[in-house]
Amino acid sequence: MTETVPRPTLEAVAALAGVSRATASRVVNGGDGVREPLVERVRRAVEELGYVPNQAARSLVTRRHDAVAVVVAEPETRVFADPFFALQLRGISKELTAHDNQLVLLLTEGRDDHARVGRYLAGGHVDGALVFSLHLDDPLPGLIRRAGVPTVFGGRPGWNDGERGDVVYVDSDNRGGARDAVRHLVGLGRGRVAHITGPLDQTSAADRLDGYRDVMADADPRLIVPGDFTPAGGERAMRTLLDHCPDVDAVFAANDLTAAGALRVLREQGRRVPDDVAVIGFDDMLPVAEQTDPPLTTVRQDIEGMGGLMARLLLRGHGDRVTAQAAGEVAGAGAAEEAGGGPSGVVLPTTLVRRASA
Amino acid sequence: MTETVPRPTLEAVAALAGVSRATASRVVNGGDGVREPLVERVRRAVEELGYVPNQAARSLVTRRHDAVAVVVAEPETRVFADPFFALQLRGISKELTAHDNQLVLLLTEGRDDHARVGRYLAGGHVDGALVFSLHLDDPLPGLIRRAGVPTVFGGRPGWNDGERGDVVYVDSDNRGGARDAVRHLVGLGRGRVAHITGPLDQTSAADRLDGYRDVMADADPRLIVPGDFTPAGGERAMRTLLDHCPDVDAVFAANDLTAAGALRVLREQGRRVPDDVAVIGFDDMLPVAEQTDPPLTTVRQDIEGMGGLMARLLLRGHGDRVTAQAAGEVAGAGAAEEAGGGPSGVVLPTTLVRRASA
DNA sequence: TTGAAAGCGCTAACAT
DNA sequence: ATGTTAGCGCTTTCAA
Repeated sequence: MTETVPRPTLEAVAALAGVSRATASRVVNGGDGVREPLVERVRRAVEELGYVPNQAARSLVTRRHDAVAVVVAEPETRVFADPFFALQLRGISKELTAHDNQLVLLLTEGRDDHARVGRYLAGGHVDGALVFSLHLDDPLPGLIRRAGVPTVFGGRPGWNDGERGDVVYVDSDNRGGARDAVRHLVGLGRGRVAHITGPLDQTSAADRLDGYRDVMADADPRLIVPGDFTPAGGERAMRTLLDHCPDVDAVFAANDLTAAGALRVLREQGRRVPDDVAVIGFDDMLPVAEQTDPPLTTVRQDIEGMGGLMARLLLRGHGDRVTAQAAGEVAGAGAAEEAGGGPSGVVLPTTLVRRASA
Repeated sequence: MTETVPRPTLEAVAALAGVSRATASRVVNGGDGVREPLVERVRRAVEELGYVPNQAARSLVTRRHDAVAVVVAEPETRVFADPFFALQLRGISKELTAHDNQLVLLLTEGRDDHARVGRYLAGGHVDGALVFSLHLDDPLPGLIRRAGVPTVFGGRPGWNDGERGDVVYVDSDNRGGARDAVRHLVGLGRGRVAHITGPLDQTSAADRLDGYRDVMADADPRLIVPGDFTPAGGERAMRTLLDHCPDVDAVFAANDLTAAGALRVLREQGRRVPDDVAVIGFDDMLPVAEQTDPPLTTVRQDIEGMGGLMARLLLRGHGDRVTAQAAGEVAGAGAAEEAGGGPSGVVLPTTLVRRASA
């Protein structure tokens, strides 16, 4: 990996253009306060030599890196099962690219890796971090806080508010979306609306359950069955449901994958969808929701948009800590900002997408 | 993103330990040639101050970055549809982490981005690159070659050999795997074995088709139907197949997703699997292959292993260009090395996994 | 074995 | 508006 041909330095550019290194630097960094003829000459020299600034040298003096870490905890879980993560990554990448920032990906597998990530973030290699997939007891937030790196979390963090409140996150309106879904089911005249939950140690799953409860305040507890965001979990849950409550006439599944599993069992058991049982999912994961039989009515969230927003929030916090106020400003219309103490975040709206299953 | 507390420098460590900066540096970098008592003192000082080396300063002098770029072209395509990409990424990440390298992710969306990637790679920000998802006419290889960055490609590149042969890639034995699958079908006594292809501008799809042809040299051409690696494509193809060749009794699908689509149509049309029609997929994408009805017999490839191998190949090329020879050595048992001119690569073996569909 | 000193390539005061 | 100069924090000769 040796550099075969030594790359040209600013010095070389300056020499060729017949100016000082300082002037050459100014031109390379935008050219403010340099007169046109010189700018032109430097530009030409840059072109001719194929000059590319040495980022290491630049960082050494500016103490900036134009790089952001994306930390994904426990990729074994959900991350690799559905395209969720990939879509967020795409949103992030687009935004970072637009601002000339690099994306440093940090995947962690269990506890040991957390220390490594902490060290890396503390090492001042990046200007900020985007952090995903935190569970309730995750030690990462603490490490990150100590590292002193500006951070935006993906999804509402689940830890206690004891951690003090200057935590910024971006999330979908899981609770509101769930409410919409369940209301739709009720509006269809369904009286026995069940819910297959996600893993409740993730806030997204917990929030969706809360949304269900908002509408079905006094539902039969047997109508709430645990799932795990996978099709297999959805199948299991649906079997349990059919067993305990054969009169169920609607199911709100915590995500599309779960709904897909439930649909399979319903068909297998000869229940017609939506005639006998109406089904709604969550996510609007296209490859899933459009492929099911029948196509899935579901709650859409703008996953790619979430990623982009996270990046924007982080970048705009430049030179400062990322604050909830800034978050609100950047998020713009459609997003709701949480009030009061505790973690503060930007919550993106969801929309119900009607297909054939409900 | 201001540095609130100035991080301790090597200077500070040296001072606290009562040694010169040079000695402190030696200890931090392994401690060779420094006597034990001093090593100990420096270590303690590092600990006490929470010293972390400034990577920018280090890179400036060493001209190394301990960072590798992962370039993924056209994420809109396959990349986000199945967990393939995520698994490779995981394999890469593990390997890089084990060697204290960082992973810089470069996602591209179309032509404009290629220039950006080229510039980045040419900028000497990373020690090497891992490149994925190249299509036949991709301009990226040229840019990369010019950038002079050591590179390993994921999957056999499809461009002409005119580009000269010192290209290293890692791939699965797509052709051999396909042969195994089709032979298995034939061994089951099936005489009308069809193939639903992938997008043939990707070498993986082309190679699988070649493997099919190796066994079914004089098959009815109508038994070969184009697909696109998606379930929808698989459905379409299966319908066409049933239309044109109602007597088909086996299908080798180019990947599991395609097979899943085909299975759906078969069930819908009342054909029993595997009794009437046997089906084999490719990939052994667990969440897909185990969830289908019936569970899918398929060709397994070690996706995560491919990623890891790519990273190992690149890292071991350290200080030198990555060569096919090195590739062979690193790959070890089970891998076949391509001989002769043209792109040279390491080909990982596949295995047939029998489930219920064939 | 250890230390002194010379840069790596760049930006940012400060002078002019 | 442009040039001069002093580092940024580190590794690496070279001397001792």
